[in-house]
Amino acid sequence: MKSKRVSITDIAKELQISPSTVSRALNDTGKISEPRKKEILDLAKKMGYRPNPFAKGLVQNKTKTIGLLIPEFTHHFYSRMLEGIESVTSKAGYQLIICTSNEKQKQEIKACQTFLNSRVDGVLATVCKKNEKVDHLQEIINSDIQLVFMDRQCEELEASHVISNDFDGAFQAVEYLIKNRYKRTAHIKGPKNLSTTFNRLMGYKESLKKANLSVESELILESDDPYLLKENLKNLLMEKSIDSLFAYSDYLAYDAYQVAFEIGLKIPQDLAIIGFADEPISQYISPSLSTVNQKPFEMGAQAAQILLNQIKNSETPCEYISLQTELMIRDSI
Amino acid sequence: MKSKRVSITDIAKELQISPSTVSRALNDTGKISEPRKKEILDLAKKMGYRPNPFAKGLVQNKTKTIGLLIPEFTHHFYSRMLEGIESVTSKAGYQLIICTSNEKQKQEIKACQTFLNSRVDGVLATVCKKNEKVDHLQEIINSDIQLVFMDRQCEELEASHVISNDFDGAFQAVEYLIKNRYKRTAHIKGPKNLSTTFNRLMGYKESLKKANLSVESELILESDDPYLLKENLKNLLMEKSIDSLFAYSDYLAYDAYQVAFEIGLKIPQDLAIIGFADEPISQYISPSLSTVNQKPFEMGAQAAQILLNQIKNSETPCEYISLQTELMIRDSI
DNA sequence: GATGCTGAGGCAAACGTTTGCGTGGATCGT
DNA sequence: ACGATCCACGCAAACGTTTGCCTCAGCATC
Repeated sequence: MKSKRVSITDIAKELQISPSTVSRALNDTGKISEPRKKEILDLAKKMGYRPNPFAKGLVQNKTKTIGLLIPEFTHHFYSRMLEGIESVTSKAGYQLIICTSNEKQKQEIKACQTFLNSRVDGVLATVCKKNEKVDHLQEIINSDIQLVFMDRQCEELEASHVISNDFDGAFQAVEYLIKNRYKRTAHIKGPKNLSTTFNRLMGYKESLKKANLSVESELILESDDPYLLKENLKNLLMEKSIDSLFAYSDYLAYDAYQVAFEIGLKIPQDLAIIGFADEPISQYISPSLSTVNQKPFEMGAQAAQILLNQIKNSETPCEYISLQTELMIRDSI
Repeated sequence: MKSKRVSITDIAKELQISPSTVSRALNDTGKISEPRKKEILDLAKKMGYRPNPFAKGLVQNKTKTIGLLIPEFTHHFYSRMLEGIESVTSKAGYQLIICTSNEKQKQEIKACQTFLNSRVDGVLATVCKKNEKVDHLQEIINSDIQLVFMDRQCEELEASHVISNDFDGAFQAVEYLIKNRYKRTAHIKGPKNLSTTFNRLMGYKESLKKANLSVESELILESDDPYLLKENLKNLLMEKSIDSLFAYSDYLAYDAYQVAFEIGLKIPQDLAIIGFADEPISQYISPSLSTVNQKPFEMGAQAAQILLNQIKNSETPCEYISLQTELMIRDSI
């Protein structure tokens, strides 16, 4: 079976016709009679012809590949997003080139180089936490490669994005706490520099304001240093000055669980907690964690669809999509 | 910035030399003087030259891409494996083309077509549960594409694999139960047709035999129908005929948790449980689940490395690697 | 019957690289 | 000083496809 690859010219020779005719038949690009076409297609199938993507790419300068840049894959949110992306791109005959940044800018820059080198038609990206510069992403745009951001937006750059409505998700979560007569709600912030961090914080603040509650800066905790976070949280809890907590992520909520258990508090009696992202773990831990579901599959699928549209027609204007979230109430409140 | 792509001939013209010399300089493939080389490299950098992968692929017939076939990504095991793979391939300058089968043979076949069409240099695959035929994988091999299996082996085909030592992992888990004086241990089997299912079952059986305990078929439960599984398990537990359980996977162990809680049993007092895979959830659920860690990162990394070796030299003999597992003892025993 | 039109298909260039072979000049050994 | 060797580089073919232009036969029109 180690037969040589069969090319368009092989078919042409076999049929005593020119390669151009074969090409036209295979691509169904007019200028060919029906019987001829059928004859060619049949033989091509019989000979097991597969188009050579290099030759095609060389002349057409289209790669039918999309670069995917993701911080990491072990969070359910991202792996589910990947599945959404893949469901769209595979149907459209596009391939994915995957690079992970591990939340490091250096790796993100390298990924962008990879995308440029492999001449991808477009890029789907979730930028990493620690981006100070965005030159590498700007270069993607400058090279006429379509770019769509997911989950985290990047205001410095003019590109489409599909994100969660973080503000509203946070707003609803805190509103729910207030409605259930919790009096003082703390917030654990996310990583600096992320749009998601900012928006969820704003949602928290606005929700308090709407209920005529004051926003107290000592109830807003930084999370960049995990040790410091736990210390600060422990102090707040020991003073019994809070009765509820809205965390930037489920993982930060798990940290809060640990601290609460350590000092003998019960969830939700002594402390109600709501997280963000709806990791599958959250259903299994005890008590199960209330959280905000973000629809990562839809996020990936929509971002991919927008990217494909932009690739098809580069004049397509940018789209800015904000997906509604869903509050999942479980046992932690 | 919408400048045209700069090619090797552009550089050659600029320097009044031939394209071949430029090519040799860029690839550092001998036959070139040092000053010339430096001159060319400098100009190439200055002009922002990027090699055209199509032209290169066309003449060399190497794609520097690897196809990755995975059942799904939302299990931590697979996403972690992906990270292991990516860590190796990205260093070697290879790109990944990712396809998911969603455990469906139809999608797996489609993925193989994709791999053949895009002329990948090699394929890393974890086959899906429901493979009755392996023709599509055989075709990969027939087309001279290197193939390495991960996690699940495929005995019908002659190809390298990197798997867990499922037998030993299961053996140790059950041995641990026996040593801790549990008398009757049930086993929940995995999906039919998988090598992992068979090997873990064998490990369970051998461990019992070694301890001079009898293997009772009514203690071995099928898991293909989740409802039936729960019913059967409930019956076993109500009769109090078992005091411990070794499950094919963590997820099946979680099912056992549910059933046990439903009928008011306590873990581990009334029922000790050990799972398999060490999903991160298992640390967080309560009581935390003892399980068998499989080192998915290493599995991916090693499989990728073997594949790269085989691509480099297609005469490399097949390798069969079985990674040692690690028993993680937590609170469920 | 000369002219124009149309549809089917061929010709050849082009895409950007690599690479075997050839060549001229320099260097070496004797 | 002369042939052998070697080095640095050029030439041109090759990889498989697409595509603009050309050709030619058949047909309709006047």
